[in-house]
Amino acid sequence: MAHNGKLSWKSYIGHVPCKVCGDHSSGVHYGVTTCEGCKGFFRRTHASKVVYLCQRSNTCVLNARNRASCPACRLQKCQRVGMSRDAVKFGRMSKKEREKLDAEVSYHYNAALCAQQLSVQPSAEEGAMNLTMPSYPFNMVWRNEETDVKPAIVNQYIQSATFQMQPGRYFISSPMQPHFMHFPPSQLGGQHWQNAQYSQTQFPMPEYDMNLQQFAVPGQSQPRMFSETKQLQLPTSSMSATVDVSAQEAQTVYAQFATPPGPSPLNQHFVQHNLVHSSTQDETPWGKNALDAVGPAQSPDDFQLNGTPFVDAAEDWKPAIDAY
Amino acid sequence: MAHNGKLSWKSYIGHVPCKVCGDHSSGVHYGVTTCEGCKGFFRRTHASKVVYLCQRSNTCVLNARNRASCPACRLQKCQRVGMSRDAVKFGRMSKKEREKLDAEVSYHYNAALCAQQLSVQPSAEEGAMNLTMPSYPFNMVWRNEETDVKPAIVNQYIQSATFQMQPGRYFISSPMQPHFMHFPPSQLGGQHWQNAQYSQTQFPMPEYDMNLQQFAVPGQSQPRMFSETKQLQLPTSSMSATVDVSAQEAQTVYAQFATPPGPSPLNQHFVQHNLVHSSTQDETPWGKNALDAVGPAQSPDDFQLNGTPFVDAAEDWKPAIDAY
DNA sequence: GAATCAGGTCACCAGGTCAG
DNA sequence: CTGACCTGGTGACCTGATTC
Ligand SMILES: [Zn+2]
Ligand SMILES: [Zn+2]
Ligand SMILES: [Zn+2]
Ligand SMILES: [Zn+2]
Repeated sequence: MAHNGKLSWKSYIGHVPCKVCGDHSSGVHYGVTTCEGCKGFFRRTHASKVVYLCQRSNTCVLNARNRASCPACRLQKCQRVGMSRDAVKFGRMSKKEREKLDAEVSYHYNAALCAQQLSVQPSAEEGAMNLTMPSYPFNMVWRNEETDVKPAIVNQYIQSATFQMQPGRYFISSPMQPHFMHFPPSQLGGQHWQNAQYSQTQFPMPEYDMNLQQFAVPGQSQPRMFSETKQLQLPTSSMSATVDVSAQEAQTVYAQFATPPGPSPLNQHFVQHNLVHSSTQDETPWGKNALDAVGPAQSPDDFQLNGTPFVDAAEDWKPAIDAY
Repeated sequence: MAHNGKLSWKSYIGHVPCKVCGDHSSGVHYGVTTCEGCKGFFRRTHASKVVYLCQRSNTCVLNARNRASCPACRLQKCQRVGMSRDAVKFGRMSKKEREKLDAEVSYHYNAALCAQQLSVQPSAEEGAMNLTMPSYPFNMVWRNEETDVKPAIVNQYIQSATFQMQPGRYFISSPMQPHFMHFPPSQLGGQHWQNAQYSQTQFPMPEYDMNLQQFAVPGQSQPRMFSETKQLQLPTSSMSATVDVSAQEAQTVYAQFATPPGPSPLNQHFVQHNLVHSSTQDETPWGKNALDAVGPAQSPDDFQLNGTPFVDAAEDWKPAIDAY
């Protein structure tokens, strides 16, 4: 249960949830990625052959908070996920294993970043809500490998989340965004810059039309609000996170969605196909460098790196494979 | 414990098991073929003169999984197989040593390839299983590198698998047959073609006679059948893999076994020592090219490659090392 | 120069500890 | 009983020395 709230790429395996209770894991224990608690529990129950009995019907659903309340179901889960004395593995991971783990960590890391953004948290003020936005400006630098023209710098407003409405239900859902993105050159077109324009505009909140049985922007016949962002063809994964919000929150959420995006840690990530810029940071706590942040770029020349104009130099790019 | 799943001739000595624990070895350490783990263990125990005590009675049977659980028996085994500070040998192997190692590697490599074949995998369809059969006609082409005579082509029908049923249990077991075989050139004689004659007949599975050190058909006093191939280092029948199947799967399995051996992916594999024919496929799904398949060859001229007569051309052969 | 291995390194984890 | 933290063993990988 001990984790410092801060998401760091460095703390690494902790991003992968415990296969037993879902808490942050601390490594592979008895063959399974588990937390310290479940590891210790499994060891103890094997040392002393106590028999636990479930007060209910062996169907308790475990999580990090209630895991200690039903040892019977906890042990059952431990065995079910494959924990075993015979499955222990010592020593350093092989490079292959490491790669595989990296992929898993990357996935959960991105998912966590995403979930973190999607959260609706009460603020210090009574009754108010702090809404964290899953939509952010994403500054990306790339070089067209095929034409070998000089690099273009693009500020993409990635509408990574969708704010959705159903009669009686409002929710945000977001495809999980990769931490680094690798685009094949073929997907790099000249249209992306155009999309940044859209983020500057504010749309009125659509309302549900009982007659038309659909959401529509008042005064407009076409509910075209998010149609532009669909053309971005971002390499999103099929996984997505969803958070329901109340009708009241929806107003606030919508307002933020309709506002031009602010600074984001992802501004610090410069990725091109298979190459990662040397300035890319390992650690990406949300909100870092908030004061240094620049607004959405208006033109390629606006792009800045740590307050100074970005200069593209070949030696700053290294293979993405070694970047992690 | 680190090995990359894929079997490769390149990884070479890794195919030979550690003499202490049976894990993949990494070379000759302190005079004995051992894995990295046992090598490090031996070094450490000699550096610090700790005394280990077995919890049982110094009779633990070691394997790659449990080797770390009883240092006492591990050290005992290390000494028993001859590991010693005095036995260290530096530098490159002599040609003689190399040859001997090649033979050993060849044996274990073939055994591993064989084990890999025997698998029952669920298919995309619900409840369906893809059965990979270890019983197959085996077409082999080689060139005698020493005499440089024209290649002989052999079709060996190896009945390598048995489908077995017991009350409440159905399973396939198979002596490990080589998928590819790597023969040291010195072991390629002029007699092999003779074996093709046998393939026309249904014969009982030959077994490796540990005393005679050769393959023999049970019930025959003269182990003449495979006398020529004796030196081929076929894996012994003592090594076998078993896969349990459900009662339902058993029907499918039986149907396949009861059918005369049809085409096989192995028809597509032409292997000679250290050379692989360019037509050799990396992927060999069972049943592929079923329509193109030819029966067992009656003569070298019968041999066909994808429906057309096989023409041996030097440029079609490439080093096996890069082929996998 | 290539092959080969002893020794060192340090990422990893089982087991123990002890405050909560 | 729990689980955050510590400790010592483990083994994948690297480096420098040795031999063909
Ligand atoms: Zn847990
Ligand atoms: Zn329970
Ligand atoms: Zn070993
Ligand atoms: Zn023992």
